[in-house]
Amino acid sequence: MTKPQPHQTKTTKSYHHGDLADSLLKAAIELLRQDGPAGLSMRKLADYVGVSRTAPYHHFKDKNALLCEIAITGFQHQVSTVQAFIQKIECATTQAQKKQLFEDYFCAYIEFADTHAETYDLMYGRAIWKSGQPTEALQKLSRESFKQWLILIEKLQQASILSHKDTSLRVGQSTWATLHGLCRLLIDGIYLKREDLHAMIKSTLVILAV
Amino acid sequence: MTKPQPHQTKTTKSYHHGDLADSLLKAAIELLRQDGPAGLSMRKLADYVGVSRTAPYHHFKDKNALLCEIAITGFQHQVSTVQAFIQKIECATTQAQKKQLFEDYFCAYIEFADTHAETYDLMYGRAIWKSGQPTEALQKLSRESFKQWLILIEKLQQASILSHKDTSLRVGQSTWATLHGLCRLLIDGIYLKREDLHAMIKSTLVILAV
DNA sequence: AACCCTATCTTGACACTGTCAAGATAGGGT
DNA sequence: ACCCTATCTTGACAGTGTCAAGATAGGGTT
Repeated sequence: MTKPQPHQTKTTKSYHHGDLADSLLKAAIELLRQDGPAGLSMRKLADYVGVSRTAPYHHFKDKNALLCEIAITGFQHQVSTVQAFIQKIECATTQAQKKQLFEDYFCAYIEFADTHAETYDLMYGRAIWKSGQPTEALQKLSRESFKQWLILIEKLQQASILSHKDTSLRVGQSTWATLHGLCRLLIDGIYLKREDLHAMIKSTLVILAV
Repeated sequence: MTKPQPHQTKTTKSYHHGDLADSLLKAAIELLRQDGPAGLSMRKLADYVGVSRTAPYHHFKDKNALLCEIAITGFQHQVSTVQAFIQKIECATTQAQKKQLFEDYFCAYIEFADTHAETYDLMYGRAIWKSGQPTEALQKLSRESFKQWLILIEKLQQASILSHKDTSLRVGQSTWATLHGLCRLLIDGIYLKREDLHAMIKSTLVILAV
């Protein structure tokens, strides 16, 4: 009780924190944003929340589990965003409107990756998918997210904004690969200067458009 | 002299190794391939080569410097590969031939990324470019590599295999972003099963082709 | 040949990291 | 009032990157 607790969510700090799991998750995202992946350690995280080193292990099996949970928040965001765009496209009447919506989503996607670079990296990077082990829940949600992307692609194919020479799966995969490639260049900081971004997006959209 | 030296390149092991720098680099690439990025530590590396923990630090300032050097070997490979393809294209007479060469390079690039996944990740990943600090030499070589890619793109634009509605820089950026995106999906192990790879490549080539 | 300079390598140490095992605490139901 | 159990803490261990200081010996100079 005498030790300083720098970042506690509850003012009535006691032996039992109350909502540690949630606090940890939020703090982890915050630390990740501030100091990058190197700045996020279990111990720093515990310290940041004002709890002992091993306390987080009662809420997250692993560091890997924690990272998966962060990735999940990202996918949740994406799922709801895509859902919203699907609805908008269904409401749109003219083809021009639909095309504009596609471009809007394209930009929104990139902006999300840019402003949540660390989370984005966890969502699609090898830290979890190759080196670590994606949680069951994460795998499920990521599949769901891609399925929704495919639904969006189908709508765009129907509106003749994307090619329907190929299955929605193929078009979805290659379209998304392009989008993802752009994001990676941006957030990994290679070959793509920020002032070129806008021109790049336009150029890429020209390639993708039917 | 009594301690076992598991992996030494020279049979006449003595206090001075002789070509430690080179041995370390090769061993690092080997360890990386075997156990992934988590399996490559300065200490394991030293152990592997049969030398004390801090010996590598006399040849590589940092772990970061070591990683940069590994990335450099990758870029050297790529530069010479692109160079070879440029020459082939200059020799090609028919457009069909040139198109085939482009597709060949496309596949070769992906295959390189696939078979040298860890190196590829160092070359373009955020481990060096965002979290770490790319060496001067690495930056130079990576720029050079991209410049050569642009030369290849120009040739392809001249042959009307790629669009010349935009500058070679733009077309080069977006084309490469697509290619890179595909590679990332593959080596990061997300959304792209190996059996889908061939179909994906074809589908992507259709998109990219004029 | 003897000598020393210097490149090369080693040992010791420190502050970190993830994570396990065992003990301390206290809120909620009996 | 009591205890059960979820929750949190302390101690410990192996592993990491990296610095400082000492040991070694190969090659050029005298």
